[in-house]
Amino acid sequence: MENIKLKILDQAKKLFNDKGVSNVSIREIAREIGISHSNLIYHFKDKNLLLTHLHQQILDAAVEINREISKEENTLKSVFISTVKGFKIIYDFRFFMIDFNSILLENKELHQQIKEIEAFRYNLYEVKIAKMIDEEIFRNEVYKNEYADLISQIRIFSDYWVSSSQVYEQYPQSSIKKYARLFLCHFRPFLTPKGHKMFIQLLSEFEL
Amino acid sequence: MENIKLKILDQAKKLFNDKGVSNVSIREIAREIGISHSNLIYHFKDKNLLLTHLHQQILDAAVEINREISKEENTLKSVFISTVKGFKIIYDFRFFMIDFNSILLENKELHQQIKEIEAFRYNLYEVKIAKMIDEEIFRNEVYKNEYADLISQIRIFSDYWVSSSQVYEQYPQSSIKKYARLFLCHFRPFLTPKGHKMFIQLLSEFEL
DNA sequence: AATTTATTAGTACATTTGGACTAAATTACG
DNA sequence: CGTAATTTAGTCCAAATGTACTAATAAATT
Repeated sequence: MENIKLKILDQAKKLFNDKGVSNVSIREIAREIGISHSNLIYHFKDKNLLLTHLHQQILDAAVEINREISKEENTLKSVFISTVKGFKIIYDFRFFMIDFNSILLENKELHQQIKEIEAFRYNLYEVKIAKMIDEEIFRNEVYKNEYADLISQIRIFSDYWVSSSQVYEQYPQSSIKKYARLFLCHFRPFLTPKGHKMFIQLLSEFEL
Repeated sequence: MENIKLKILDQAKKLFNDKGVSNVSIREIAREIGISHSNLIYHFKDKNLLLTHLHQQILDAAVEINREISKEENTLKSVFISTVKGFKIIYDFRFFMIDFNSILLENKELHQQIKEIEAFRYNLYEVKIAKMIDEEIFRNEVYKNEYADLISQIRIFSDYWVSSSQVYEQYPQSSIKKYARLFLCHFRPFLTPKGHKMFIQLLSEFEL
């Protein structure tokens, strides 16, 4: 991608993070990087297109994480890695989750895409947990659909921790690790003694 | 409060829920109820004031719930009651949680107030859990601050489940119970056998 | 009844925004 | 070198919004 397009996307991201998507106009983005608004429109015809491209950057980063952890044979550790790295990305693009609903309200294709990604993500956790039950890191379900519930719960946490941190934390940036730990602790009650030992080991390894 | 003010607040709530706070103008609210926009401004000088009043309605409803459950001597049941009733209120005022961050970004006093309420809410859960540990409904902590983590986790869930439901559910209204159940299931791994029996009994009692 | 106060509506204005259109400048390339 | 495509900037327009101001009407008070 040409330099100018990246420059526009970077500035858009910065302004969206600072002021919220709806409070930033095409004109303001253009002004900030010193080009005319018609020029910006030439590259991205509207805000939705900017958002679509920025979302693509998020997806690319997510794919890269999945690629990295596919080499990790320790399943629990792979969850730690993807959490820590994923949470950094979410913070970097926090405007996207903070304005999640209004963005999707105005971009139906993106909304559809998000739903598909969610199904994929659900499946990912399902597989990982099944594997870890097999490895006797996680215990078996004590009631039906217990892990289905867990996955639904952590979906909301991972989607909205960054919004919550903006509201309640004085320095949201420095609380990324705090929320990553809080996320991972969702799994803690389901660990076998063996799994719990690994978990504690990983907590200190990742400095959480 | 006079009829006209309530009418304005009701219409504002409806439009905010439907279109998102930032997509609704003072003029549109006035138009919908057939008064002039200057008239609306006479009653509420800007959108922030509308939001402050609507938030007060939420608080009043929350206080009413707390008053009701204070009579309930079964602690776990009181949690069920406040969850089911509270989730209905959140749905009724869903715009508030969906646009939580942008609302608080533009209303510093409200932001401050929300932080204080959060501290109060944290304390409430702390007390309830301590009581239920005492009643041998909840088990003791197996690691330090385990319940502090739990309370932080459920805070995010209860703040953002309605946002998530708007994104992923076809009929958000009919999924209120689903999310109430999902919320309550956060407590499930921490229940004693006795507590678990009560929990299952309450699930069916509340049709969750 | 007279006067004050509360409520409602109308108008005018400056600003912002997205979008269309044109034209100039730069780059690519045959 | 010259031509076409790409990139950039400037201008104009219509719609929407918040805000201020004025005037009219209704309600309350003395």
